[in-house]
Amino acid sequence: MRYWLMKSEPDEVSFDDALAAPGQTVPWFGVRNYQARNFMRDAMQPGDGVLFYHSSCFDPGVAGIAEVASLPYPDETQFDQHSKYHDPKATREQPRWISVDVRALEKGRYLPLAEMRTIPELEGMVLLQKGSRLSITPVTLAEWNAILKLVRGAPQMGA
DNA sequence: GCCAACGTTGGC
DNA sequence: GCCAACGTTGGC
Repeated sequence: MRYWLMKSEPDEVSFDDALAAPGQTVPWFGVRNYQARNFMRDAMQPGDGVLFYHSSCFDPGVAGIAEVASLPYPDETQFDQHSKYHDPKATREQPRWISVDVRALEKGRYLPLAEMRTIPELEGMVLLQKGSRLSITPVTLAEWNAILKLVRGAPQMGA
């Protein structure tokens, strides 16, 4: 079991949108970076923990807890000429970009990026490194636990 | 809107 | 395969 932080622009798909979706599940489309794609393709497993992060908005931060809810599959938007994610070099036979489904699980307290920067346990997070802009980044168990504690506003039992 | 940082493209 | 030019991300 691994843990991930996945960035979404809330104008496009917010955590509330995911909560309201059928099965509380949304396809994670539009990833157009090879490193992020490879994480989905090679390392993600159904059941992995996901921090649903809101980016490019007034107050960026972790908006909720989610999980990976599918194996990787071709991202439909690469084939759609009317999508801003259309990739003319992608074909059905040889897709370039993939999606996974993400299921929203738990909406806790909103955890702003600015607050994350003040938490010593989170100092090493890939997200917080200078120049880091990957839309999908691995999260360590220690970081995951620290964030869950903050999001739930109370110490976590067990584990 | 600015701009630092990073990724991609394409000529050579 | 180098690397300059260009494009994108995303916090501020």
